[in-house]
Amino acid sequence: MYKLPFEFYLRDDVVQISRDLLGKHLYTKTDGVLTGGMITETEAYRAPDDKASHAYNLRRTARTETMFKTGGTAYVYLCYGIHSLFNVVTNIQNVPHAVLIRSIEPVEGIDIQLQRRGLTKLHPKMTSGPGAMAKALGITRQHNALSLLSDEIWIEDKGLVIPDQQIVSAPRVGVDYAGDDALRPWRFYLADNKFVSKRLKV
DNA sequence: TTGACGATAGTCT
DNA sequence: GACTATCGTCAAC
Repeated sequence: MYKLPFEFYLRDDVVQISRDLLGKHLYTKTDGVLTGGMITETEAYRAPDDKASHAYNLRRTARTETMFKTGGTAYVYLCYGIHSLFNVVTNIQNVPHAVLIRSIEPVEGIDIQLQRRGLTKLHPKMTSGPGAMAKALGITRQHNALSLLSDEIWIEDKGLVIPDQQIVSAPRVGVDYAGDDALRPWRFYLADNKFVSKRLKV
């Protein structure tokens, strides 16, 4: 329908793409079941000069290989041995930029998402945080390296415009090991949305 | 082959 | 707000 075209992902400013993804809608369709929601929180990872990125200094391994693919590819990897985290690969082939999708506001197939999370009542924690979000949408490492213009996982533009003043930028989560790069304000979230994992302390 | 280490979540207080 | 379960990845042995 209104899937974001490859050109959206091929741009070279991953931080800008990270902002632009707020308010877009992420969908998955597994076993014919459609689930999705509006993206409310993202983080940009910009190798090779970003120590927080798996592909820092162009490190290529079986895992990071996906990030070297062309923009518009899904990068899914496992964290803490338990959680699947979903990223959007951006830029052209061999430039390993990616945007981590941290939270969504559920819209489509909410009952299915509750079921996958083992919850009975809708609560912001259902889809807030990258591991929780991926679980609610049924994203697993089987989605790794799939095209974001496929029929299993994709992102749509619903024409929603997010004013600048609603976007909060902050340092990324859990990247203290990255030295100076940990301070880069490359996390973005919607100021007035409940479906955000961590807010800036006021 | 092995061991150290997380881009976390859920549970309990 | 604090505590910990838990396992794939990667680099070194």
